Amino acid sequence: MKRIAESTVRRLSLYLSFLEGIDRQGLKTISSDELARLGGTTSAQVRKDLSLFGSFGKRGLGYSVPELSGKLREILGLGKQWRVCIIGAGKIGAALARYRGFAERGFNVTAVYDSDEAKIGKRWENLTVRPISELEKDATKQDFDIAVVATPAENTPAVAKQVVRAGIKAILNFAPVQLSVPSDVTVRNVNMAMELEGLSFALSNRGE
Amino acid sequence: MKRIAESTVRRLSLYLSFLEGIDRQGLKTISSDELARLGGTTSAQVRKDLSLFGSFGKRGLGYSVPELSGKLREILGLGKQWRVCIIGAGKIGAALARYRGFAERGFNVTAVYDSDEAKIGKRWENLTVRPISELEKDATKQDFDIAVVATPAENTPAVAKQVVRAGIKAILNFAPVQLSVPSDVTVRNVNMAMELEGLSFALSNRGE
DNA sequence: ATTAGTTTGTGAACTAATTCACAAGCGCCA
DNA sequence: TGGCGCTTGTGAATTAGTTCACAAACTAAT
Repeated sequence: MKRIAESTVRRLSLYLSFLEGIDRQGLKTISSDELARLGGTTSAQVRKDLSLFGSFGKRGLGYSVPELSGKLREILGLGKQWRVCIIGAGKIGAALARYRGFAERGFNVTAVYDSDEAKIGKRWENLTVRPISELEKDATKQDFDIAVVATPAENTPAVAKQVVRAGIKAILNFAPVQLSVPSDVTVRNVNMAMELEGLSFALSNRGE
Repeated sequence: MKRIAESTVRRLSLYLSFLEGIDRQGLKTISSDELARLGGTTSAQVRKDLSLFGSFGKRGLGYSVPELSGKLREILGLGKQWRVCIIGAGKIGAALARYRGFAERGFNVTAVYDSDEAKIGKRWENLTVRPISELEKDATKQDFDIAVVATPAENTPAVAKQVVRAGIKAILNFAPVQLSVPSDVTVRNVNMAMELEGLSFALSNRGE
């Protein structure tokens, strides 16, 4: 399969969320044009995105909502349950552990790690915070798919190394650091400061 | 000034965070090559990004760390204090109100709104949750720069309308909905589901 | 002063992503 | 069955973004 751009994957994800809404409204079909309007893009973009994976529509009619949802879920790998561990039991880690949206989409948080003695052993929801030194050993049994990294910037490169050694192939990184990992490990960065600064930039450079 | 791509702004923001780290280490200069390595990009990219705003380096030497930090802060509009309101007093809103990173960068949360009677009047940190119906009136006095929207998807389009009517020109949107706003309003979307699905996609399509 | 060693700034070349534009397919109706 | 209106799927054209590659500028050393 040819390489798929990250922007394409983001849009597919967006289309899926729209389709779920449309489905709840009971509508049976939708055109690329309507999807585009919802997603703030063009109908050609929608069709191009989908055409990378097959042809799911009917000319003159559009796309069947349940069928396309199913295809997108399949493409995005949402059929299965993913095992997620959270690393870093600070503010962000805590918020994420409580976040219901994870489980709803098949992302099950099955462990939390930290290096801080004071936090280790504490109970969080139905999990106990474990020492990060145990990650590699635990991983052989638990077989984590995804590590959510929410550690202080300075510790994060070391944490990333441990995650990689534990054989985890996907990282959602909340630390404001660029992780260097082998090419078979996928990293997504979430960085609030960057988003805010984007807005700040836009506000400052209005109309120039 | 010519249009600056969002990807460029993200990188500038990243460079700034690296420069701050470098500065704490006491280093005085840095080359585009080192900055590139930290940011997982190329030196040509770094230089091109900066060259959009001026020429800040010295050939043969690199960039002065404090000088470049200052320039980037200026470019990103971080010189001033921004007034931020949070709309939606749910889980995400609560986490954001507690988040220290906002104030550290000059983003001051000065009000919280919700439409739910049960939440209105509750105290949050040093703020009281106010009815969203008051947003437009309040805005004339408080002059918000940025609205952080963390409301349920179905209410969000209506909320966005109110934000626009209140004259706010920048929105950080946590709802999984594409906001339609006038072109002078800037929107940034943060969507955890999308990030997770990106990882899920990557894991599912390994080596094809 | 000259040379060697760096590193910037930037056109030009290239690569990637988006949009255009239209033939082909489908449903509906007469 | 044939024609009309609509919508997909996709090459081609366009636009945006990245990388190359090199002259110019600077430091340090001799």
